[in-house]
Amino acid sequence: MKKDIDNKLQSKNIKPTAMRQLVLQVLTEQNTAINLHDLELKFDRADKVTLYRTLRTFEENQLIHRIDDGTGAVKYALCQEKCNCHPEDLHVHFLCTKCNQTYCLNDIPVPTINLPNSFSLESVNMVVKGVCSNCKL
Amino acid sequence: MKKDIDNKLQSKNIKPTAMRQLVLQVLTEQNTAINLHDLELKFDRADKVTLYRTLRTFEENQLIHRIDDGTGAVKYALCQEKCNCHPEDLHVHFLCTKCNQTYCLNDIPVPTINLPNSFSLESVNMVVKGVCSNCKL
DNA sequence: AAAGTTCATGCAACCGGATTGCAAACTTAG
DNA sequence: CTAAGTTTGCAATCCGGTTGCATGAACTTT
Ligand SMILES: [Mn+2]
Ligand SMILES: [Mn+2]
Ligand SMILES: [Zn+2]
Ligand SMILES: [Zn+2]
Repeated sequence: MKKDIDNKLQSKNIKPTAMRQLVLQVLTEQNTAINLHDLELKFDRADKVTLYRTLRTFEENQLIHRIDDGTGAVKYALCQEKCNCHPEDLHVHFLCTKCNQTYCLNDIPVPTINLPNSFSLESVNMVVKGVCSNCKL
Repeated sequence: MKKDIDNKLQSKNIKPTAMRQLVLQVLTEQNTAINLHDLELKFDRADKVTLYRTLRTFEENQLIHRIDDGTGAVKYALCQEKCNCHPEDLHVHFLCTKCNQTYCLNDIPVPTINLPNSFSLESVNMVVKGVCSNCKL
């Protein structure tokens, strides 16, 4: 619903322009992460740079998080409600090698690692590759 | 030692050309992963494409493994003796946010993940970011 | 040894994703 | 309304990775 979209933007201190509403709409309907190119395809006529900057704004304001799954193009997905993109909020991502879709495994937290002495931890990127349930059929 | 280099190449079925000897030399002396650009800088006069293809050959023959640490350029490091680049051989990598060096944490295996039902696992990429012991001083 | 085959190298060009510069359009405050 | 700030669109650029092609070295066959 339109109001929800606007509220979400407002709550993250993002001015709800037309473009941003549309992009957030798409991201909300999406259940896998999406990259800039594929986002562009969701619109008949939209400037890639504007989409790029929209995503950047969303990311800066922690509405979405970036996922580098090694496919070459960075993907984005909505953050969870409570997420602050801190190390403890991090979850595992899954890249399907058949359909190339990337899933947020929101309820699988990144396992803790015992780093060697005098290495300190800031964040973790964990991407699991395999075949997703859709492609398993 | 020169002989060791050649033997290593031979053992992986890689013809020991001059270039390959030199590159393997550099990789052996290195204790962090290196990307194509930095490898190029290690030589006064070397063609980037040749280095690129040398790395590719090394990777194909499992002499080295690629590390995508999210810095934009793929890094490479020597494989362990017994490594066959199978899922069970995978280890964690560490990227220092200060010096940008990437370390192979060879004795930290990638933790096992309980994937959702009907997702199958092929491989895992786990990169930990933080500050390395060198930069901690 | 000459000719033929295979593989490695060097150079130029291309590709695709990410990013920047800049001016026009729009929004908001006074 | 006007001025200042923000967002948008278009063109251009950057940068890592990759390919095509011609030359050169090494190895085989006759
Ligand atoms: Mn996610
Ligand atoms: Mn490694
Ligand atoms: Zn799939
Ligand atoms: Zn460091």
